[in-house]
Amino acid sequence: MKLLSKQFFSFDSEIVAKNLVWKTIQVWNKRGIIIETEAYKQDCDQASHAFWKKTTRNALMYETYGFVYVYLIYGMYYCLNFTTDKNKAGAVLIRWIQDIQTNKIYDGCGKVCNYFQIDKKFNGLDLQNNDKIKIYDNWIKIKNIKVATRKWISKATDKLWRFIWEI
DNA sequence: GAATAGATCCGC
DNA sequence: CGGATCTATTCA
Repeated sequence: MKLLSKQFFSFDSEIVAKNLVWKTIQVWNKRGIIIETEAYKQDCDQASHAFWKKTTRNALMYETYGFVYVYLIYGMYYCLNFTTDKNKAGAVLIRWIQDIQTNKIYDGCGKVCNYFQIDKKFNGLDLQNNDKIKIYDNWIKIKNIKVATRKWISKATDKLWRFIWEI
């Protein structure tokens, strides 16, 4: 399997989020298929961490693409993101994955991070250059990607930036 | 310094 | 539906 290129993450987060569905994610020695993603942008997206201005937390979104962005939400759950967009601050949130070995579904970014044992230490890792987490291309093309509004947010709820692989 | 909201999940 | 539980950011 081929590692996704740096360029893959250089586009608008909406594009990257859509393209990430059905890709293979490997963390430590566990492998899963990405089932659902959400895109977060800089412009016109009040739900994004990067909407207002650059801060210490969202700096990665501004400064990088193809890097891991992890943060703690509600004091108990980690959320796994990948930074995107060469020209703007952007990120893609990984919401669902399915384990390749067991076929178990982990539906929710807190559950995904719990399963993969992802914590704050993953923040800032370069997807091209680390031995903990990797995203591989998948040569099988799927057509039935469903587009929907994002979940669990209070702002910009009209944006159709959630992408789900549907059987 | 204090207050607040949050890209969540679980259990009642 | 409400609680858990913490931190980055905002407000005074």
